[in-house]
Amino acid sequence: MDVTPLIDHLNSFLPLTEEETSELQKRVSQKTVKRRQFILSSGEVCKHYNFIVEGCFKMYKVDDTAKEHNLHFAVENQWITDIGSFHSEQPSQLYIEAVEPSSILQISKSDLIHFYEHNIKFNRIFRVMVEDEFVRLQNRLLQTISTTAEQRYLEFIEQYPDLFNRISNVQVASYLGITPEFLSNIRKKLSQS
Amino acid sequence: MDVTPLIDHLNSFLPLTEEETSELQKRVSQKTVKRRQFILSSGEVCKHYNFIVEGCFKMYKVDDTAKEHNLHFAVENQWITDIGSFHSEQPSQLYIEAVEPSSILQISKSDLIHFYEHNIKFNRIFRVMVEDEFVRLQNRLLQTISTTAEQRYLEFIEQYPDLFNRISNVQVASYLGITPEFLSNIRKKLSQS
DNA sequence: CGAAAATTTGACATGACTCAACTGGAGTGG
DNA sequence: CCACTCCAGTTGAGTCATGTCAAATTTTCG
Repeated sequence: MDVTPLIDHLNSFLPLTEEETSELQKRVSQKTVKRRQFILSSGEVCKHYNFIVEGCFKMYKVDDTAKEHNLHFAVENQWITDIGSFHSEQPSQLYIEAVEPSSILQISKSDLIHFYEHNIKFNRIFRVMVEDEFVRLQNRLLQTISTTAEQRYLEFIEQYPDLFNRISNVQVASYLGITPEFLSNIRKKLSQS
Repeated sequence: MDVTPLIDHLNSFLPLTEEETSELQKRVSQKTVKRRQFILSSGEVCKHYNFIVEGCFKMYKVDDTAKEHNLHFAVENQWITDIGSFHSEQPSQLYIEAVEPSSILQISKSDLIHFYEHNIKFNRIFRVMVEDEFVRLQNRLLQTISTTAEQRYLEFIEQYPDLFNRISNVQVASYLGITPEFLSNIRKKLSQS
């Protein structure tokens, strides 16, 4: 098992000592995930913080008319977790599904708590990580309540050009909060002008 | 200056010792804010974490057509801060304005860093606080991309009955991402059924 | 009281959804 | 290698959700 990508990622927040690194190595487990496989299903408690080594995931809710609503995409060197369910230990209402064949590193809650209690760095790293995600989410919400679908699409392409090539337009539409048909309209209109 | 409300609030996350309490007392400053007064304006760097002792604030963006878009309301015993600007020390694009005559307690960045570095509890408390806010924001985004304005209005009333009585419908509309006129339509329709 | 802001109303315009049909790859099994 | 299926993507017609603008009315607060 190679935890290098995770170590590198954490080092980018705060440098870790060798001891911390080896401690981490002991408490992380590796998992290979096939395309379309779930690492969290609605109704389950989210038991892990998931760090993506390779691949791509989506996190979404399914509403009562069976439509998917995408909250988040994540690729290599990012985390994907239902933080609410993870901390409250209540059933999640979300799914986390692999969009591509993937490889992840998982940390369980008890192990994360171990790090929180024995090492000030981890509190700090995870606080900063959540703050960064919070800011991103806040900007997206602001955009969602203040702009039109076309603008949101354009900004999405600009902000995540990599993602844009890896996921279907159905997924993008769901992320933007519109129907695939309407996204198709927008794309047509944009290609004509 | 009475910091009791803040102490109580922090104690609800993790109990503080007397020493921590008195340390906090030294590093917090009190401020009285009039209705319509700003504690943050677009273009400024957000220099404080603001804890509300009394009153109510809104945080919003003004777009290029001069319309306000409300990101957040906060009342007694809650925090209101542009976390992004606070940590990056970049100019904020947001305003934080008192909706009522208010009283707040402020912690500057250097003081917060002092707590982070000298006391593991504060990292922990602020990590948990941001996580909670993150979950709230995530649910709101999910709701925004998956439901109609009428549903969002009904859920808003249900979730924040207190707030609902303290702020104008113009503000609520801006929070829900719709125009005041359309909110007026919704309210009329609901009162008829 | 008086000014400013909030709320309501209605006519009209545009954004966005629904449904159904069609097109065109990307696998898959024979 | 072909025929087949299965999705993703597109198209268009009709409908509903929401926005714009302007004006009248009511409320709020200094």
